[in-house]
Amino acid sequence: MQPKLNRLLRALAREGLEVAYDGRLYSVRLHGNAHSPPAEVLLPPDLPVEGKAFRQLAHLAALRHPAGGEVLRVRATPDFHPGDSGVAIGSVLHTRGLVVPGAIGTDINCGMRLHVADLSVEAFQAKRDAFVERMKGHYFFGTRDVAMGSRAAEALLRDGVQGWLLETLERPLGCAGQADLSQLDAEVARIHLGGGLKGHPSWAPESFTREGVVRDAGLATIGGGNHFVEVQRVEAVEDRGRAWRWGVREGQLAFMIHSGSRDVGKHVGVAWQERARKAWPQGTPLPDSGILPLADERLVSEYLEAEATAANYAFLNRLLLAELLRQTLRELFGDVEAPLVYDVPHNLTLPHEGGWLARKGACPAGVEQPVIIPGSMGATSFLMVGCGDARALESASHGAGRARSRFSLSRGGADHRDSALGLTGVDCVTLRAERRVEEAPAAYKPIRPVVDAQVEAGIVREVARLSPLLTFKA
DNA sequence: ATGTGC
Repeated sequence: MQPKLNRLLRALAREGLEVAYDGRLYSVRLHGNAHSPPAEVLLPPDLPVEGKAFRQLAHLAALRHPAGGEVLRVRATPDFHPGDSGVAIGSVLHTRGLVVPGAIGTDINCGMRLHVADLSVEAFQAKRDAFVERMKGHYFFGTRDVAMGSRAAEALLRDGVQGWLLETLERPLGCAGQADLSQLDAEVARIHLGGGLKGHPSWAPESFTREGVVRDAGLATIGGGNHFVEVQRVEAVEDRGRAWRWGVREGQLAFMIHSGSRDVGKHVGVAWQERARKAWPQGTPLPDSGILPLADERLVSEYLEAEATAANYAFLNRLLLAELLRQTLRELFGDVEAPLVYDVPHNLTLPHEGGWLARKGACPAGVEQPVIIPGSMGATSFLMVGCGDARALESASHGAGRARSRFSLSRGGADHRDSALGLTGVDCVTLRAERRVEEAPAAYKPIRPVVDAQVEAGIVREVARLSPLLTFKA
């Protein structure tokens, strides 16, 4: 056990948390909750963890609904940290007969997308400024008011990327030039779940379901917080065979996209956390953890359909962010290919062993599945492959995890010099100067120990490392 | 997380 962590865990034990360490994993459980499973977490050495995150984890495992259903297991990723719906980010929740809207929250189908291109760093940097100007136009000023047919919008919300493709006869919104729809179609196989779940337009904001043309779809926008679009270099390849099969080679340029379902996810997430509160049985006190499950069979399936609707939107949002980038590359560099490596959600509820698995900021890591773990700004990102570790609930971390809050950096008397924030040498393009500070390297924990711990535990293996060249932040 | 909201 680590001394600092040891002190924290002793303090938690005094306030009623049962804490154990089996030489590999830490586990926590609310005192007197022997009926519920302990929540397990893998922690790298010397990584700061907040007590609040442990408390949230223990409460999640202790969750019950008077009408039935059960929590089968709770596991947290090594980068877990407190979340504001009462569920820690990095929580993986396996349930049967109940689901928890707050275990996903509002950032539904937040996820990662990775492309590679056979273009040298030198060739790219020679046209860096022109590239930045065009991408700023697309990402920061471009696509918000671009119209989308309501048939395409409905097909998207119902069936995801595949449905949208069938209804998209012309070029996708806002994209300069023609998109290669047959290429997009072929790439659907490299999107987790084929880029579509069974959704329904009625769960989307009303502006989407109105007859006629959707003028304000908000697609192809990065979003805030830790979301970004980054140009990278494939720095090192560890697993040559697998990298080759995935089209990844050392020295290539890479494009990594971290974004989600924007306003649609917020719309669904807020509505369903409220609905769970209203559906809580009368006469039973609301749990003070603030974590509210749904147990009614019909409400469960309605929630999952609503979540799927937002998820479908997020899949297309990432696809279009990539498409704008790919088309800008073609404009500047000629006929350069930038094939999709993989697109994977890390904030989604999916079926699992006859129940449900809610990953809140955790990347699926089933056997042979591509796992994309982004570093924070300025840091290395990782392309990994899942090992299907059952004890980890087939899940890996989705980043390094926040070390300091946005507030503590934006105010709180922080040292705002680039050197103190770790921003020296970081090329970050943003319209809001405060983003650079809030998301600066100093705001995050180091990624390497988080990745190493998961490799040692047999959760993932390294395929390639990617180093940042240029980051876009909204 | 949220074309954040104070």
